[in-house]
Amino acid sequence: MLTRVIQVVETRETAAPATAGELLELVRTGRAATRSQLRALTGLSRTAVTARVSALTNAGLLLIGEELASTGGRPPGALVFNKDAGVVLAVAIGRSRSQLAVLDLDGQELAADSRDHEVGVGPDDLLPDVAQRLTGLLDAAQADRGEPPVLGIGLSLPGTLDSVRGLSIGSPVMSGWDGVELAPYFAGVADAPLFVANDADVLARSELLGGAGGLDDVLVVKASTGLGLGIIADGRVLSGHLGAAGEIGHTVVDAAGDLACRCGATGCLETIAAGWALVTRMAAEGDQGVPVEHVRDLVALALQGDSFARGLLRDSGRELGEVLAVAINLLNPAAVVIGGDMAAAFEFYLAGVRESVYRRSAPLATRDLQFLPAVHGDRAGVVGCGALALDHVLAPVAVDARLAALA
Amino acid sequence: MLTRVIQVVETRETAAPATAGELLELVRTGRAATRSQLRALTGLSRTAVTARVSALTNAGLLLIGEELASTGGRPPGALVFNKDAGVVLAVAIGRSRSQLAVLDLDGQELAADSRDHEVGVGPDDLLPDVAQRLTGLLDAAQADRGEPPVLGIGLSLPGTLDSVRGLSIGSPVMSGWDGVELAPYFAGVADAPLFVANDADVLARSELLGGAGGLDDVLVVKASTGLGLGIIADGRVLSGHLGAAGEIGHTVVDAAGDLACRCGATGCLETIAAGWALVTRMAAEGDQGVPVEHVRDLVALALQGDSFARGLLRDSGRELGEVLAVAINLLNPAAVVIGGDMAAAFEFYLAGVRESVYRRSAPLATRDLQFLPAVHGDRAGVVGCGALALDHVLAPVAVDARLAALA
DNA sequence: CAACATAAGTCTTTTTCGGATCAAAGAAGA
DNA sequence: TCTTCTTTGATCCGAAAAAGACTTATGTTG
Repeated sequence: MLTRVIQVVETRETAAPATAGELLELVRTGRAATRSQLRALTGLSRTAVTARVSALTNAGLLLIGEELASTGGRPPGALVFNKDAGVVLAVAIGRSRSQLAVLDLDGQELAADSRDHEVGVGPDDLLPDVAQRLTGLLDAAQADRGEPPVLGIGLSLPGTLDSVRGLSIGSPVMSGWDGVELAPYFAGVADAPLFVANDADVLARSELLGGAGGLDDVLVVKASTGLGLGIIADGRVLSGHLGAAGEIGHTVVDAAGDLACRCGATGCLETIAAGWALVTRMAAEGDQGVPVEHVRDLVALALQGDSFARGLLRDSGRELGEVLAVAINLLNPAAVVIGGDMAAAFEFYLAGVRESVYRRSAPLATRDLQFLPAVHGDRAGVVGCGALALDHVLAPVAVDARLAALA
Repeated sequence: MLTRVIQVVETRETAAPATAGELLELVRTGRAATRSQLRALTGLSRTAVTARVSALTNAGLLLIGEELASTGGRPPGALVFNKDAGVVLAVAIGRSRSQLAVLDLDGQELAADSRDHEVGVGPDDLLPDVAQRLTGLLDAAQADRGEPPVLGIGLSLPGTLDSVRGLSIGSPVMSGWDGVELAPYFAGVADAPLFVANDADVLARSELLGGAGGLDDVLVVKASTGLGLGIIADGRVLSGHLGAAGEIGHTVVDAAGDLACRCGATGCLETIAAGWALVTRMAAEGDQGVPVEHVRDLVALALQGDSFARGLLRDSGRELGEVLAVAINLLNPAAVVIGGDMAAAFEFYLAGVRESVYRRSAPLATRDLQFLPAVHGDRAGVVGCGALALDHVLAPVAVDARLAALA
């Protein structure tokens, strides 16, 4: 008799044969580049693989590229994902800026646009304009590439969103947006599904395409005007019961005393660590000669050597680290990624974060823990929105549905 | 043109046809009780459903029960999961106690055994005895039910475990256990796979079978001699990068000052909120006439009206709540379940937890938030270990593999 | 009691799959 | 250089599986 530990290294979650959509995913993620590799990975017969690959090539999603190097016999024809089989639209809406982009199916920007708007603008004032700009970008991007269809639209907003109904349900920063259905505004742009997510979640998704690519458990900090956290656990972006997961900015911390927060409460972490709070302190206590209106100004000063600005960033990192340490003990991530405007001064900010995290976290939770800067910088919003849409429209189920509709 | 929000209400994750294992899951979880319901849920043809159901009945996993009430035509034959098609073994090892059980496939105890052991006993001293007791329990349970096969063994330990290799990798409480492969000890008991998990994770799994059954996002607190947390997010138990998720007991908190913790560090949450710390304080400051050696003694005193004990429990809840508040903001659970020995004094403990949580958490994260007592009490360990094994051996993949092996 | 509705077994047709066979294209060795 | 071997990919065919039609069983409803 032998008792064994089951090695849960199944490549597939189910015993059912792999579908065409799953094969596309294997090619798309680089795990397979030839039909034979697909056979080996899925256990499907050559006939079955051929049939599915044909369906995918007929639909234009897969291309047979040039021959690869032989491994001792006839060289295989390369399977390449056709990143031009469609496009997705990305709409990253911030407090004072909206960034738009048209992306190919690899997540590469084909056209992009960014525009500042006044703080507090409502959806009825902003979104028609956004839709119009989006149509313009789309026309420009489609013109010289054979009009690839729009497969999906990804949109991000600060605050808590209901991803099923496609609306904001609690955003202290975007007044007038709560409860407003967003999909109708994009009806004229394209006949494509709209996917919405929180700005921090979207940042996390952009990092899954970037620095934290291979990791399954990651915390992605968005340290900008506000503070947010995107949580990747077991390779999935967590949203929580009401979609409010990652809302660490409004945790009450002792160090904040009874400082008033922009959310209406007092003592929130944001009052001492968020970008808006640092800007306020800088304006009150810093060098009065230099106007600081946005965290980006403060970060620029820090990079130029302003020691007060550097101190503020380090303090902010330290305060965030106090809360982050709990998150690290709780979730045991493989990496913490720092993004948002403050990440431009990564070293200064991280120094503060590290201080608190290593002091407060359990040794095992910080063993192997990496701290990484976000890789997409200013473009993280649109890249993440694109990733959000791509994750949905290129998911095996969606691809299979697409093939079924074609036939 | 119409832009729509995709309603992600897919019953299935894939477009591939449902396998027999998936059908069994639908029956087992009560979502289907007749072949027609399986047809409706899966989209499979009647022939396909019949074939899979036959395979399951032939394997003994499914039974055709008596006829159900007609819905206007011929009454359907009920499909019932055969909970006696096998058994699983549960081994919950604690610091000072090991609980064993034989469970049917519904998670019902058929035989159980609990024995105290000295603190600090090593695996070589404890496990052979455990294996022997387990064999005895198994013989007794199998005798009068036609010798159902052992499908799996679930084992829990305090600390951090490597579930792939099946060993402890960091348990300050169980010295001598780290790095010791556990499966070999059970080779003589049954030819079945061993699944290992942390005691808090196992508690969380037991609650998924109980009070938190329908919920997808739950925090399960284990407040006993030590402090632990099991995290259920999107219906899955999170374990983190190294398996250390939920280790909140050794978060450094200011209120703990530089009190020495049993883990070797200072200032851990456990030093002011764990059962062992309360017992120490009770012994030093409480009524000297009553010997308090274990949290259970302290809880018993609280329930009898001892105000010092009640105060300690409430204080402990308050301290835990400080950290729990961050966890709640972070993960936005639908419910927090309180388990472990202290949960026997649920009301006193919860009062403290509530105080901190409501003071520190963001309003949206605590909207709808329920606090529930763990339902399995003293039996949570073995129930959870059983659930751990059942989750694996009754998973669709495993069932499909079983059917394939049979044929 | 007849008409109808639902369930489930049986049979036939269609689809899909896997293996065999064969052709293509290069590598390895004589 | 030529032959043999290996790998890839296309085609064909038989086996298996699934879907649909038909039939039988057993209730409810009027």
